[in-house]
Order: sequence, then structure tokens, then C-alpha cells
Amino acid sequence: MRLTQYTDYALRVLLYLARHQDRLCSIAEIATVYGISKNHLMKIINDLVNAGYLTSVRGRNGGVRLGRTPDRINVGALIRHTEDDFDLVGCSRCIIAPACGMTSVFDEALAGFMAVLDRYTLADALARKGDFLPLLNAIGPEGQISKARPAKED
Amino acid sequence: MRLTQYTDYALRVLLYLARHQDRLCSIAEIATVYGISKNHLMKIINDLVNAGYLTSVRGRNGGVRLGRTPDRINVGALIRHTEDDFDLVGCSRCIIAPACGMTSVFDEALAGFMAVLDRYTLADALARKGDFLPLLNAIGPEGQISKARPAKED
DNA sequence: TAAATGATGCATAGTGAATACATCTATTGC
DNA sequence: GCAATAGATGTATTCACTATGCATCATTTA
Repeated sequence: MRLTQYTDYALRVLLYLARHQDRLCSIAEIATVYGISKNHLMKIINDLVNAGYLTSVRGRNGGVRLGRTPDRINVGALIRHTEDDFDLVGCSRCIIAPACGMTSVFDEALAGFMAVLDRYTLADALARKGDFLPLLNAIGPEGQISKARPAKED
Repeated sequence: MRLTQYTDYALRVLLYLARHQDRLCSIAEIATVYGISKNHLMKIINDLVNAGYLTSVRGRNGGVRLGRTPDRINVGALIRHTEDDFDLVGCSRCIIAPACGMTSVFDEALAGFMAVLDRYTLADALARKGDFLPLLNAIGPEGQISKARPAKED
């Protein structure tokens, strides 16, 4: 059971921008920090821009920033946006589906899952743990992680 | 967000066998009824046999049957068995993971999801909706569905 | 006007699941 | 005891989806 990397990256972008609300960040910068594909990230960011989560500025010295404050970005709503397939098991291809009691069980389980996510905003997630800026700042110019700061639990 | 077809098929097998507890069913029979790969199904069924969910009988006139009564087959436990990857987003590959507040949010959401499934057994699922045997019986010898009985909601 | 940066579309590659194939083992019926 | 049936197991191939790469266009600013 997994969400797509699409959702993963979208969250990382939002978290990063939430920590840098004072300035514009270029897509190249974010891609380098996380060590992921700039091209892929660009598509995700465009999607987030179109959905209103981000604001983009074109041209020289351009970049992106959050389109709303972190307390107005709901995690559940975001995931509903980035994940489009919530057909947990392939009921659409199963012949007993109309009389199958599992469908309602899964519906209820999914509702339980989303209910938790709906309770949190990006601001809540930021507040839940310590600042991760030191981790981001440990990234070298080529995106490699400085081993001086091992990733340990706080 | 999806579970694997592996889980999907495992559930279908259990539901089918729960409706035919009076006799042994061959893997070929189950594969034909659902119109799915017999080879793939065989591996899933073997897995279920090894886990104690099913009992198998080799040789001529052999087949499989439930290894426990439906009320002792917990849906949550089953899915934990058939799904081995619950790393919803790729936290293991994200550098801010140790300080990221999303991990605990996802842990909580996943717990909410599994909590619902843990509350139900196969017997509950069977009781939730009407009998689907008529649907299964509408299958012809080659596995095609008789269109005389459209799949409508009860 | 050139450089930087986002926007967009298409082609390619990687990954993992599903499927197919082959062979072995066990049981039953004749 | 032999042949047929049916499960057990391992390997290889196909397929779908995702991620990535590449090319090009659009926009802004120094």
C-alpha cells in the first residue's frame, strides 16, 4: 500500500516553501536540495500552481512560493488532489462487487484514513517536530548530504 | 492509493470458499469463475495455505477449503499479511524525514485505516450484503458472465 | 536583447506486479 | 501399479505505471 511519489514530492515542496516563506525559491533549487528530477518536479509544481497551492513568478529571478498560509493548506484535501485513484482493490473488475460486503468495509477504512488527514494542516505538520532547516542546509552544491549530521531521531 | 491485486485476489478466494464450505474447490475452478490467471492465483493460494487461512488437498479430486471459520479470519490481519509495504510515502529516501512532522500524521492515518479493518472478520463481510452466489452461478463454462443478470446495486 | 526561469508536450527508461511456462510432488481411481 | 488429476515451486517474460529526460515555447528583467 503506497501513495505515489507524486504526492511525496508535492508534500516536500510545500514543506520546503513553508520554511522559506520570506522569499521565492526556484524549482531547480528545490530539486537540488531533495536530489530529485527537476523535470518531474516541475510538472508537480505546475499542478500545485494551477490548484492554487502555489504562486509562481516567471522570468529572471522568478520562482515559486506558497499561495496560501500553511494553516490553510489541508493535508487531506491535498492528497485527494494528488492521488486520483482510491479504488483500493479492483472492485470495478470483480463480478461479485455488487453483492460483496468488502466494498463497504474498505469504504469505511478509507474514510478512517482520510478523516485523520483532514484533521491536519501543513502548519500542524510543521509544528509537530523540530526545525528541519539544518538538515536542508547540510546539502552541498551538488545535492549530496553532508555526513557530518547523521539523520537521527530527536 | 491502491492495494495490490494480490490482496484483491486473496480476498476473493476467501469469500468464494466461505460460500462453499461444504466442499473442496479446485484452484482452476476459482480462477475460471473470476476470470483471472490460474498461475498467479496458485501462488496466492499457496501463501494462504502456508499462513493457515486455507487447507489444501493434493491429488485427484483435491482442492482447497477454508482453514478456519469465517468469523476467525480478521480482515486487518489478512491485509497485513498480503501487503508487505506500508511505507505510504518514501520517507526512507527523504532527507528531512527525521524532523518531518508528516511521518507521524501518516502513521496516525494508517492506524485509522487499519483500525477499521481490524474490527471486521470475513463473516462480517459476508453478512453485510446479500448472497452473491447467483452472480457466481451466472458464469459460463469459459468464465464469461451471463448478461441476463446485470450487476446492479441491491 | 540576451539570460534566466517557469510552462508544456512528447519520448524514453525503470520498476514492480501480473502472467505464462516448465517441472516436480502427491493422491486417487482404475 | 499406472495414468490422470491437482497442488507446489521456481524461472522467465510481459505489461502497466511511474518517473525521468529532452526539446521547445513563453515570460520577465537586467
